[in-house]
Amino acid sequence: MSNFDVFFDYIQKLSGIMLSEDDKRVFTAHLKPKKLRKRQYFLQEGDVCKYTGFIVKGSARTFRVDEKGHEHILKLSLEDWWLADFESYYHLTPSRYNIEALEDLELLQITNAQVEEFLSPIPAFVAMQEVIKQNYAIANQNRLQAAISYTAEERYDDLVTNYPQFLQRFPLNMIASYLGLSPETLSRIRKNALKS
Amino acid sequence: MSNFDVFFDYIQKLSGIMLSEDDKRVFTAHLKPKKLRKRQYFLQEGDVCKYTGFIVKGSARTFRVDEKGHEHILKLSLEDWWLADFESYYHLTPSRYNIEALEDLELLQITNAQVEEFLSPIPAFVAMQEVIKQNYAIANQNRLQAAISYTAEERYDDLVTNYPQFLQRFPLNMIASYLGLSPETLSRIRKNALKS
DNA sequence: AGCATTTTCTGATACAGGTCAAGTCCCAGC
DNA sequence: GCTGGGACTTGACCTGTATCAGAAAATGCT
Repeated sequence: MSNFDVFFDYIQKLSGIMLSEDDKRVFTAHLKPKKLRKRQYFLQEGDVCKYTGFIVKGSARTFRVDEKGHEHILKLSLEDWWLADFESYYHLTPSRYNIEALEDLELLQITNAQVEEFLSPIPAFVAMQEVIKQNYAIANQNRLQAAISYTAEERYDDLVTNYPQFLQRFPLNMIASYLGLSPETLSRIRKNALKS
Repeated sequence: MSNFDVFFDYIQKLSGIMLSEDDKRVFTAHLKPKKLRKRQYFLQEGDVCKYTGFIVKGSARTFRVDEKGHEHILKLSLEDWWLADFESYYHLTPSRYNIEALEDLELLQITNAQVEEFLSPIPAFVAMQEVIKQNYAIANQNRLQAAISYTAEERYDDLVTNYPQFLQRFPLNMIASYLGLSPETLSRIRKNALKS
């Protein structure tokens, strides 16, 4: 199955709308396949995030570097997600984040201008965007709630329940940063979890 | 200025699209004015959030009660915001949150079904929804980032900078809960801030 | 005005999680 | 097959924030 077929499947499933051959041709014409090797950057701090990229294969992390030089991972992304700093993408402001490939990445990427011009007439695409924004807002709300009111252990349990794939695909120090913990604390939580 | 005029102003400003007299009639017909006294609930845990309410006047808090009976405020809302648990509203699932009026509230409320049927044909409304979802997702992302990587003091400074109105309108124990802090810690942070 | 309630502040103490340092394991590259 | 570096763990210690208790100040109610 080609990269575009993966995408067509995804959008049809998410929007509940089938794509015509014409629709598919529009996508094929404007979504630009792009490969990134592990450790390459999709976005660097200070740059404007001009593209969103649909992840066909691979994984990435979105992180910020604080004044003390410590990295904080805001987002971990896998197949079937869109890669971007949406604040920078929609507002065209310089991003505070870096987005780095953690495994070799295959993307289909596009600019917001192209989306407006070519993709917005496609109902399935508009519906997909709706669903994505909704889900993203809800997911962030849930993580926020966890961050302000759960203990470190509860947050980890949550991750195990809701995103078990993360443990397969990402090293523990990345998971720790994603949860807002030091790697040492996560290591201890996991040791305790084994006992019970 | 009537409650509807406040709303018309808001939607025209946010969407960048003027409303026709016909559009206005549609809103007037379907947005239901509703008043809540201080301490009344807009939504209770376990119920489905059937309505979104546009806040014309007043304020509210969205909070969760944990197993130990402690309250955690996820959201503080003022004029010109929409009141709802969007997860429950869009998915029609029972909410984990309570929404309570902190001051007497004047709302214009509507169900999702009515939105789909009557408001979705109005371009300004669709554009407004877009902007709101985007802003909400971005705001949550920023708060999330602050929660996992900032100290208590940095989070408070952030609030002072970005939402100074909150300090005028909400008591400090609510602000503390919103920041994920105990009231005592917030009190100490404020005391320290005075010195420097 | 006077009383009750809520909000805010202060001090003492406890604990979750961070930091630093060292050690083990494991895999990638020569 | 060796080796160097990253990933993960463990232990000792430290710090920020929570918790508990009580006092003071502000607010609301009759």
